[in-house]
Amino acid sequence: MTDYKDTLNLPKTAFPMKADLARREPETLAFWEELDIYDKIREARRGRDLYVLHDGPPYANGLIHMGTALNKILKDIVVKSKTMAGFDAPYVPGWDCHGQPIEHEIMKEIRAKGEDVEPAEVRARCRAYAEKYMALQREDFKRLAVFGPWADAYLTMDAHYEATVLGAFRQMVRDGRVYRALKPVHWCYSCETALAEAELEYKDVKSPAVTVRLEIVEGLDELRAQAPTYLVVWTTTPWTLPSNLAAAVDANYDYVAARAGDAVYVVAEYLLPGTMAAAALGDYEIIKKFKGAGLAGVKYRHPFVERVSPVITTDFVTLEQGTGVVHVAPGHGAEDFYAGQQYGLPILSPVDDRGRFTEEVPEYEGTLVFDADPLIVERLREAGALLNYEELEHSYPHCWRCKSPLLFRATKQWFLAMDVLELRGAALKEIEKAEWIPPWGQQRIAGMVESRPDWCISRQRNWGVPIPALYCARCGEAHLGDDFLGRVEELVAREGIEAYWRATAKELAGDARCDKCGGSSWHKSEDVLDVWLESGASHLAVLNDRYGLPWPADLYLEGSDQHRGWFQLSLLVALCTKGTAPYRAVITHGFMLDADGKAMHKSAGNVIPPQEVVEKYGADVLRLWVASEDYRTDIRLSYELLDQVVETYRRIRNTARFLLGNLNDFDPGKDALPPEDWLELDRFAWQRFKRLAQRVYRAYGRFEFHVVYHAVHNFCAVDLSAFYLDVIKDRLYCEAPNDPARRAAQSCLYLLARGLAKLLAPVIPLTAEEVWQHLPRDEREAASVHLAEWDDVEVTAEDDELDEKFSRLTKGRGAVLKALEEARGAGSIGHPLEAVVTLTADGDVYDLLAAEDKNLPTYFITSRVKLERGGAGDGGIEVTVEKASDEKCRRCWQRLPSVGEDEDHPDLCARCRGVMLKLARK
RNA sequence: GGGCCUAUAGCUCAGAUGUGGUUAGAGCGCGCGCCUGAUAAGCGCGAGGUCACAGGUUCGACUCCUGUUAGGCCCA
Repeated sequence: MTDYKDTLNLPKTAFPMKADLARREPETLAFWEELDIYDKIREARRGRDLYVLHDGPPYANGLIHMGTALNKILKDIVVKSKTMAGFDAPYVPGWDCHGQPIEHEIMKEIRAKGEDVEPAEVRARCRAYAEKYMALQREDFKRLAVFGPWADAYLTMDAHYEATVLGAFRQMVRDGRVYRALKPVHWCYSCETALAEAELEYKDVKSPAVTVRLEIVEGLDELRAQAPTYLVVWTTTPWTLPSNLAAAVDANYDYVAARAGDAVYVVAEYLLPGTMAAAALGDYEIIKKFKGAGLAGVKYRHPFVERVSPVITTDFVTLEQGTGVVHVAPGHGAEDFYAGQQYGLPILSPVDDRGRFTEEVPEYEGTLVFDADPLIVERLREAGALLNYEELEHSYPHCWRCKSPLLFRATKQWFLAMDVLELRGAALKEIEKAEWIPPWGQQRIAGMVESRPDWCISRQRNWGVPIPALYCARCGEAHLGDDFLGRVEELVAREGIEAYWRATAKELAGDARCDKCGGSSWHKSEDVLDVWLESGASHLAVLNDRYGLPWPADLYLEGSDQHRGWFQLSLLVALCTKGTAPYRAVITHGFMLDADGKAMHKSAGNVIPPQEVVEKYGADVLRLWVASEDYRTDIRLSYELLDQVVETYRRIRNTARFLLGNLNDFDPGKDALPPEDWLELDRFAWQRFKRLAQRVYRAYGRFEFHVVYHAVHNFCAVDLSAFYLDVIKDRLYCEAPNDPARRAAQSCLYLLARGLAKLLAPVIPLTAEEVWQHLPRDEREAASVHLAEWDDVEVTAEDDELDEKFSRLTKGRGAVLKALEEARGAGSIGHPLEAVVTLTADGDVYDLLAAEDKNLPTYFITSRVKLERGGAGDGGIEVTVEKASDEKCRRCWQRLPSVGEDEDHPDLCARCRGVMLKLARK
């Protein structure tokens, strides 16, 4: 028996089935490096419509984590897909370099070594630290196949960047938006600095909760005539009691006066039972009820400080806890502060930078406020003011770096006013104009902007852009003259921020005079700007001529936590400098969760490092995973999930490999046939692809990458692998190489391979490139898939007819496959080519099948299909399967009557005999 | 504690564009089988869902309302 395998056109390709991405990907990366891919793309797209995604700078400390990778990959998918769509989509990556976390690390090292280091040296070390991690992160990003001008990335510690920030500050000052004021801010006594909202961490801790009585000395005369009358307040921060300057009630709540023993207590009615029980005051009797408004103006005596303070009404009293009467210390709480302002209370904040009481509270001077808690509790007890003491577990703010509990403390800080020049209103308007994806982001950020306080932009740190200010040596007045600010800006533009620190106040001041006292001797400000003001100015520093980018950006894309952070602060900086938002659209993505839907935290030990995934699975698998998830909600990652993505990857890769394998002897320049010369089946497959392409273009346009993932995967698995590719194997393998029908199929395969590579390029750029490079060379094609563009596709009426027709045939095919499976189960056949299928149908169904009569064996991959007219009932098909009686063609394995007709080739069918003759003539 | 968001088969997603109505779909995975001319591949068949839970509105809800639970982000 002859073996005809060598006479077949079996697939052959150098494109490996085994991805081995960890090893292969670096080769592709090197190819791009060699090609200067980013610059080449810029050249290729020069003059096209711009699409600018502005990169939010990740912080340059530590290696990237999965969240960073997710964000960067999403950005890169956007940029690559816009590029494929024909836009000029430049992308300039950057890093956030200044700030507390880095300084904290450096200070830790310095302390550990017991070194004594000058501030300038600290900053130099911070700079080196940022430099180091920037470089490490850059390598990781490049490894993820993210395209960008990596050598020219922007750093917030570049001199030109620092100067831009100062320019923005100067503009804000010029417009009168910046002021200096005493304000309670979150203060870390350990780091000795004010903290931004974003730098707080809430943790559950146990605090002393005290219920305190305050004797009323004015008002409520009729009650006081009966017995000593007390307000009852409750607090979890006893150390703020020395600063108590008022007690607050809600004007609309119901309050009662209850007599217990020889005293009367005033609390909210709703909270009376709990309060009395906690205080263990025994039986009591309500002797009066009144609204909170009735308490306004009442005065009480401080339990251990010589002071009489008023009761005020506010809107922040709650009935959820406590007594309904709130202890107010304007120097130690935001709400207290605003209430104090309203009532003209002074701001008492007798605590120093290190969290110790000052001489304003002689009793506890030098004591850390938290250490003073028990002392004050004891003091209350002695004064007979303590009604109850207990430990309460509640959530309390802590410093994100050193984990110390924070305190509210009034200090002089610089602020950006939200309501000068209607900054808040303008922000809200711009928020409405921008597109938010997902849409709820809009109301989220709007809600935050509506209620946010003025922006505290000063920090008592070292590693950052200095707040250029002069303080009069004589009277302390701050000087922010425009000349002075301009001088600093220029200086920093030339030499970086070190120049500011190096210069003396005198050098910087020029001939400035104090506005208040006329003095000319100055101290230099040592505060730095909040880093959010730096990153918030990135659009100014990057979207300009220096980088060849227009302002504003088309898109910002960050995690949803940035509604409060970068999106908001970039907007404020933009409004103060440009008058409009720095972005047209904003996309947010969710957070990384583990397999159980829990947040990924280093501390929880459920972190999967991207470096490990890249090493184990490859960057394309990681990217494919990113694309597989609907990032608008939080997304999960686990190794099981990655394994699943690996399966999808393999399916896509193997589909591509099959296409390439069958294009082995195909030269598109010479062999390609136009679709008119294809078989209907080929045209059907091609119009399926066109539909896919349309769907995918739309999905990319809407940034719905998971739709791309599912659509492409589905197409590869269902349309191609399970149907088209399976069905045309006979044609590809068994016909003569040059047979027009075979060339037709190859023409289609070529377009499919090429088209798929382009559709997938944004998601799996490395694999797409590999496919591209293995395609039969067509000199007209781009050197890299990433230089290519998506083709316009049009679905015609004819395509619709084809789709309709084949969808009906596919239904019939399903019935046949099921029947074949049953036959196989019964053991009567193995391979479907062993079967002869008989179809019984009538009506439309019969007509359809009859019209396709000669193609049915191909579509079903059976040797023969017999068609009979008959009632199968309700328009269905009846299928019977029997074993083919004809001989098997040794070449194409079909069982056909023509096998054995020719004595020279008794084991071949007529078709294969013909092919063999052609081959022999060659 | 407040604001916003999420909750459809083991997994990832669909479920007519904010306007409810036949047996809720796909792929993967899984089970069983076929093939050995895509072979660390390919093909087929099959089993999996009380649409988080509990109420409500309605003739009828995965789809509307309320609450609960779990989880996330932001804030306090």
